[in-house]
Amino acid sequence: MIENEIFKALADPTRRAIFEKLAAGRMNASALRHGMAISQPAISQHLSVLRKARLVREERQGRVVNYEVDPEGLSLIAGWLERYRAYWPTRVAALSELLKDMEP
Amino acid sequence: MIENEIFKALADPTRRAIFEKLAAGRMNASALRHGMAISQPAISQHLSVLRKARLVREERQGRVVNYEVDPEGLSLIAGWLERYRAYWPTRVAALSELLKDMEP
DNA sequence: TCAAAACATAAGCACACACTTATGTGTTTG
DNA sequence: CAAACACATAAGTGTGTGCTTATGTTTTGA
Repeated sequence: MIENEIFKALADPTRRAIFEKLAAGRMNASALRHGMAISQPAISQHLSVLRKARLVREERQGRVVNYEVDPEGLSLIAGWLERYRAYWPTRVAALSELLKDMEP
Repeated sequence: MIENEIFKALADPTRRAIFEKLAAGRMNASALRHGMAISQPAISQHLSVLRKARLVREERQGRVVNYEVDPEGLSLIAGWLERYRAYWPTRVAALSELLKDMEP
C-alpha cells in the first residue's frame, strides 16, 4: 500500500520542505541541509522515507548523491485525488472530465 | 498551516477508509462504524481529525450527526499538487495548463 | 595510502498518535 | 420525567516517529 507511505511521507513539514527544495532543482544531501537547522542523519533519514514513497529518487555520482523529484509519487496522489473528483470544486472537476477524453 | 493537518489526516489508513465511505454518500457516525472493527470513540476521534483538516463536514439533525465530504480539503490538496505540475506526467500536466486558462 | 568528504546506519530518547474503557452531553420517545 | 440513543470527551496505554550523537561505508585527493 504505497498510498500510505506517500501520505505519511508528506505528513511531516520538514519532509515537505525538503521536497519543495528538490522541486526547485536537483540537489545533493549537503546542499539540501543548508539553511535547515537539522543534523545530517536527519536529512538522510527523511530522504530515505521520501524515496520509499516514490516522491524522490537518487542518483549516485562519485561520493555525491544527487536527489530529484520522482514524478511517480506525485502521479499516485493525483490518481488518488481523481477518485474523488465528484467532490472537487467545479473548475477542477471540469478539468478532470477533459482528462478522461485524452490519451488512454 | 492547514496543509499539515490534511496530510496528517490522510496518513492514517482507517481515516482514509472512513473518508472513502463518506465519498460514497453522506452518513452518520454509527453507519460509518458498520463493518469496521473499531470502537465508537475511535470513529468519533477520527471524524474530528478529518473535520479539522476540512476533509469532512458535519450537520447535526436531531440526535444524529451526518457527515459528508468537504470539498475544501480536497481542493487544498489539489492546489498543493499543482505547485509541482512541472513534474507531473504529461497527461496530467497538460490538464494543468488548461486549468490556468479557465475561470480566474 | 591515509585523511577527509559525503552519506548511511545504529542506538537511544522524548513526544505524538491511535486505540481502548469509562463517563459526559444533548436529544428523542414512551 | 426517565430511559434509551447518538455521539463527544477524558484518561490511560502501547507503539510509532523524528530527532539526536556515535559509528560505519565508500569515494576522492594529496
